[in-house]
Amino acid sequence: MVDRRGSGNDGVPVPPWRKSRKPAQLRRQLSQELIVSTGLRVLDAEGLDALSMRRVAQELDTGPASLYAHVAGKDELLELIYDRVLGEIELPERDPSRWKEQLHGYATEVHRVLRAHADVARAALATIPSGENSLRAGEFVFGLLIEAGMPPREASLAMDRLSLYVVGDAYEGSLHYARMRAAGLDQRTYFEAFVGQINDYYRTLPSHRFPHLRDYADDLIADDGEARFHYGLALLLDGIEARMPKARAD
Amino acid sequence: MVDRRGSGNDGVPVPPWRKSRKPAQLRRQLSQELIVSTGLRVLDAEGLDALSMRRVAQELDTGPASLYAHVAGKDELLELIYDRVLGEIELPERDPSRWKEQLHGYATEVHRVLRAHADVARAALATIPSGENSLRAGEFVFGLLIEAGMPPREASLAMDRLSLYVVGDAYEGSLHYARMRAAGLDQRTYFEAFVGQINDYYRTLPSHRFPHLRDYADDLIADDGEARFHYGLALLLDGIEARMPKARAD
DNA sequence: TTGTAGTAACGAACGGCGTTCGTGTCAAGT
DNA sequence: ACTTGACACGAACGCCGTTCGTTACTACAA
Repeated sequence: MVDRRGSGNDGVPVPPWRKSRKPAQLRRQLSQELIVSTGLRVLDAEGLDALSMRRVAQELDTGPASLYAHVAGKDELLELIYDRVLGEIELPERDPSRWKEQLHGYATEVHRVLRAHADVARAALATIPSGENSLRAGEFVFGLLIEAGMPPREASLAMDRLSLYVVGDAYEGSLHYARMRAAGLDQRTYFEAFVGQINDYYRTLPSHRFPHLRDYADDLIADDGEARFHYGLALLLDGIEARMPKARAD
Repeated sequence: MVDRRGSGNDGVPVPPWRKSRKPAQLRRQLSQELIVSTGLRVLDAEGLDALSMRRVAQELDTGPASLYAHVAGKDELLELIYDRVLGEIELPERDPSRWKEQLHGYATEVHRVLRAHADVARAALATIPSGENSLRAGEFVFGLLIEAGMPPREASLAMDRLSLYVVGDAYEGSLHYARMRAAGLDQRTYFEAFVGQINDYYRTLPSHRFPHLRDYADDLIADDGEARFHYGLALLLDGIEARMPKARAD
């Protein structure tokens, strides 16, 4: 079913001049599926800055215009990639009695997945969940809070803030990652150079104006991204817990 | 007019990673000062997407190449604009006994200023404070936490998370603002269209898979950006308070 | 079998972008 | 008056997202 040229097998042979007129090429069969997964591949391999319509098209041996039949534009492509990445998270069975533990696990998992895929987080900000996997995640968090006894309106606030925090932190991380990549350094070298510079710089601050920043420079750079993320997450979850109606033992 | 740059060398030392120097005079009228304020003007008037080196140069009746004598590149320009915007915040006298109230006021103030200047928030993420005003703000928050009795290492975590939250929220807001602008709508129309669409969409979700999102769609969209910001801020501050060593009355 | 309508693929181009290079220009130092 | 060298700047490089108009193919009607 691939013989696109001579349908009549017993007919005349294909005239050579027709063949040479156009270099016989079979059309590629593009699809949204293919475009999204190619985009994700580029994103993982080279970062968001390298993800362009042209780059994806090139990867598929075609021109950028060909993509627009399957994808509305770069923004939509990013959203599709984001939802696909969210598909990688695994959600446990909801257990409202362990809501805090489960939310902690969920946030950590989303954070992990976002970090694993370079800077897909940028696509997540200001995007209301509308894809299959985003909705699944939303239902998980929201349902958990409600079943744990939180009033719906407050539960939606809590969900919103929690996801802003996770995505925001991942995004910030991805910005650092992009700089690291741009400088051509590996993670360790970049981190040390970066942190070292900050430390040195803060130590040169005039101590009459910035005594605390200066004197505690070491503490300012003591914790890495992972520790910072978990500290902030704990702050938020504790805050939510303090607002959660107490469970009655009856 | 507060001169934050020239005259008094009481200012902060130049961070070593800044590549641009040239403390020089200008032949015609170009200067870093002028470039930064022109950039801010463009940013306010037309948004971050419209802020390009070319656009700023055009505003100054010159070519883009002329800017590079005073500014290392677009990134540095953004950082300089960001620091200038931070100069608009007013800080009270520190009073550790009212640390929570003062932090709340500070965060609200920064948020307000960031929102007032369209999307300068994007420049703030992943930028370690190195400008005059960023440092002033950092010293305020950090000093407040330390004077209130928090251990330095934890205080730096808290400061970091707090500023990530404020900037992250402002950034998300600016993304919405950019879309609104792109769609050519005013704030009210955009908001209603946006919110209405979400509500409608969530109501069409299959209730056996997304019961909570579907049934409480109204609650999901009930609060606006301001309310969401303050809810999250309260969560963080409560979390910090729970970790603050109790003041001893002795 | 032939004709035809629809659509995916795509080459080319438009109007942007950040940045660099080489050259012009002119104020200040000698 | 001459030299110097920092600044200004036109031009260009190599990207970008997106659109236009044309081809090449498929599916289906006659």
